[in-house]
Amino acid sequence: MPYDPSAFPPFAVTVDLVVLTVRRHALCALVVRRGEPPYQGRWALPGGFVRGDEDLATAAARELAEETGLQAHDPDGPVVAGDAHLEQLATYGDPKRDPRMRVVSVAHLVLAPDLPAPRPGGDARSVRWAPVEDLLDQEAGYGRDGEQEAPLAFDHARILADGVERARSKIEYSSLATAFCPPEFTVGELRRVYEAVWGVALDPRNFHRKVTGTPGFLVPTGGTTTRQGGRPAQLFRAGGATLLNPPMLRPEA
Amino acid sequence: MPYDPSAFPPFAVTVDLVVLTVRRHALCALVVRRGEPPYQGRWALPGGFVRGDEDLATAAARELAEETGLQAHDPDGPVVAGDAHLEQLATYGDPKRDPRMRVVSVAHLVLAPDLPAPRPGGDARSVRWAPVEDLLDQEAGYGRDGEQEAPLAFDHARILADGVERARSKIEYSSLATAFCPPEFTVGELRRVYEAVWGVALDPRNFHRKVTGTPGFLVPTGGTTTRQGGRPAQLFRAGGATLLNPPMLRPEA
DNA sequence: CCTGTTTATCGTCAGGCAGACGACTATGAT
DNA sequence: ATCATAGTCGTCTGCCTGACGATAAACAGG
Repeated sequence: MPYDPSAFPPFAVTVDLVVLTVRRHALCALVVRRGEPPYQGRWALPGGFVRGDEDLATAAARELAEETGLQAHDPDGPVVAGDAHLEQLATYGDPKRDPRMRVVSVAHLVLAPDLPAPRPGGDARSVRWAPVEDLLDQEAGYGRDGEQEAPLAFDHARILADGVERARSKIEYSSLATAFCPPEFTVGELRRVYEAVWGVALDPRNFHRKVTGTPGFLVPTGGTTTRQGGRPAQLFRAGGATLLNPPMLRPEA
Repeated sequence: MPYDPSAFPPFAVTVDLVVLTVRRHALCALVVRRGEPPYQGRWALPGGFVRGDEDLATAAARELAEETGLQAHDPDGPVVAGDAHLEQLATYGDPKRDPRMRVVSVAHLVLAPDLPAPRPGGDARSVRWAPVEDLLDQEAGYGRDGEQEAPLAFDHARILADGVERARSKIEYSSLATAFCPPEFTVGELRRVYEAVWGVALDPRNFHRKVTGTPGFLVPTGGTTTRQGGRPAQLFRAGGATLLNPPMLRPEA
């Protein structure tokens, strides 16, 4: 098997980002408006080319920083409270997925706390958070500003769906839901993350028992807050545990 | 962001295969001996270049057939008993992972029933099943034929480790363990699959209760067999269920 | 100040599932 | 016949979960 450059076809390699957060009780994804063909004017996932000397995770983190200013963990690096979680999602390489050329895209999944507002990155494309429900609903009607929602560009609806499903299943058996929370958070805020990501209502009492009873999941900071109204709630930080055992199963039905 | 070909670096894209099976109570992976530098003479995962007009999964299935003659499911296609399961694992793109050029490899995971014997593929490289324990053990001593085991070529030890971990966790909450079994199998054979993949001993009685009590996991064929010795055991086929709820948690410790 | 609303937190109870393990069954080997 | 091997059915106990009652601590409005 000679590695003669003429023996294999050249590919372009990109990273695409599924950046998820929870805003106003809804799971939202970051999308950018395309400024040029193909799919001009349509929404797409942020992303870009991998540079010649750059690792895939590095490229994803760079694109993330360029688009949002977010710092991401290196996937194998230390977990820093408040930083975004980044992991590789999957790779999409259908020969026809980009009409112009053969592009293989390594999608990455980012889970971020609610951000003040996405600041457009280096270039002037518009950027916004959109509820994933709207983005994935084919029939979907109209956006908040009355504008018709067209499906995402390229195969990005599929990529987004895969990312959402990964997030939904991963918070079951890991402590990743805390990546959607600010550095300090209450049990109720964490519960609202689960409710938004899964789209279900959870019993506050059973949820409280479960998460506070799982060793290493939450560590109390000692402080309290009333930012959610009602009785003051204890503040917690994410504990060291990454795997929940037993897992936090989502209700069936 | 112009898609001018000079604006991005060209990559070679390959697929690498982590092909796992259970032989003689041990989880084994398919490895091929490299016939040329770099890593000449070392064992490596099977794989090859993705063709210019070929999807990633198609390329993986083609390489699998070339190396082993195995038919694999299309990842989204129907499940056929006895065929191998194929799914995308992860993508590896460290700039230095191949000393010759920039290669991005999309690794795939294949779970196959025990095969008669690997028949070398189109080319004359030697192919064999090796216990993953031997392949991953850095310290590892000597192979069956007294030959010193060197680490796998490239970053294949890492890829193999990721594939094994995926298989270990995936049989917990899916019915994928049946992919390691022949079309018809007994509860005991399925249990030995779990024991080999997890490297633990399971209680035959509790295991039997669990798997026969999970709806859709196993369907009895009516036949029995004594190929394992002892009392005749009922034969089953894999049922339609793909997700096990509740999951089959592996013992901790 | 009192009352209603909201959110947090603790407790109770019944059902289900899993681990530990006893008992019995049906084959082949000696 | 006896043993060894594997399979299958039960029992019991403890843990976890879902359903839900009750109390606590804040705020808003009269």
